Amino acid sequence: MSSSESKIMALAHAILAALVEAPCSGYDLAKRFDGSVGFFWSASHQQIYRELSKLEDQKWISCETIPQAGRPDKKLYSVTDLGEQQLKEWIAQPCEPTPVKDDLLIKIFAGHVAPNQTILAELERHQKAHLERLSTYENLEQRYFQNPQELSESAQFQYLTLLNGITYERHWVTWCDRVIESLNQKIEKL
Amino acid sequence: MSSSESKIMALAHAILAALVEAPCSGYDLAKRFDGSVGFFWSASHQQIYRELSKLEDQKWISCETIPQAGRPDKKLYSVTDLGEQQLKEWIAQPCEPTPVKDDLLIKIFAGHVAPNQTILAELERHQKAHLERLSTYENLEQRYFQNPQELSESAQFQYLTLLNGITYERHWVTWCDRVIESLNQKIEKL
DNA sequence: TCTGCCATGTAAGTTGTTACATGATTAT
DNA sequence: ATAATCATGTAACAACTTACATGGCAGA
Repeated sequence: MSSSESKIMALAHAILAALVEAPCSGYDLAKRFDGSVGFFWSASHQQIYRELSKLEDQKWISCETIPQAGRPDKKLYSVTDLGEQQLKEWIAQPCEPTPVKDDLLIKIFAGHVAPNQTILAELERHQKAHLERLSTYENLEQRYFQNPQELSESAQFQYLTLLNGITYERHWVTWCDRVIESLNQKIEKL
Repeated sequence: MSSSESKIMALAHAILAALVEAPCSGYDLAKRFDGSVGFFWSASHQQIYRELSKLEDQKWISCETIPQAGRPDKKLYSVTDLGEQQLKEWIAQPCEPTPVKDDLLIKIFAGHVAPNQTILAELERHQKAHLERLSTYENLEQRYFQNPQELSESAQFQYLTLLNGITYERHWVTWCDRVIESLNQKIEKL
């Protein structure tokens, strides 16, 4: 216990969580972090490859190299017993809610220094982006999670993270509506 | 335009946004990042002091040193014309919604590897934390933003960021309820 | 022919965290 | 006495971003 054991390393654990569900390569992981794993964590492929090397050094994951004709070898990673144990322990440690950090909100806070039209345009862009994500999430819900009670245990937990994504996006869409309305009222008064 | 001009530097702009509203010291800024500025950005005092030095070097802010008896000098920072111009330009550049990163959601995603009671306890802790923040925000709303149309322009924009905090916390509280309910049903079936 | 996908990584820089450091004043 | 508040910072490290780098294969 002398050295650095009690760190956060959320990315490491997000990777473990993904690999426990389904072993795959770094490349595939990067794609999953852009899809369903993206409901709760984001990471670039560079970060993922670096973290995979560390995790393998620590023996939390193991790697099977699959040679492929005419392309780089594919490295298939799986979580070891030690890795699953570490994930379990990490889950049991209390953590704090993630502090908010959002560029758009800085812009709104300082909204009086910029023209209303600039702010409005940016809000509409963001609302559109959130609506698109919301519809992606709702499609996934309809396609894969129609009968929640018939799902496997791990699929039920995944569904709960998808539901979080859905209520999160709805919160943004609703708030954007509210702010756009405010700004339009202000513009009308001029 | 040869060098690094088009970076993100969101912290720098969050500081500018706070100082435009009210000039203050690094120490006071750190407190504000723990309060109202915390609705949209978080930062430690170390980060803030480092960033203030950079911003002063770039002449985006200026500093008036106020000597004090028996304590370190207080440094009162204000945004320069150049700084306000930079803030305005930054606001006009489009930005993307912040990608989600939340430890609790990793834990839920991998929920099947840990005991249900562990997950339940953590969910209840988080729900409590979100409820507390929500009530803090709602108190602020009642105290300072009762008649939104009578507020100054900059206070109106601040109110909109507070509203975001309120709907954000409600989203979490509601989702926690939903997940706790699911887990309780699962436990009952055993 | 050119774009995009498959599949991996390195290097340099920025941002954020944790630990350390100082020292007087005020409230319990 | 002890802890909290005021007020500032440095140093080391961890996390994340951006740019660079390779190279074949498949489809338009």
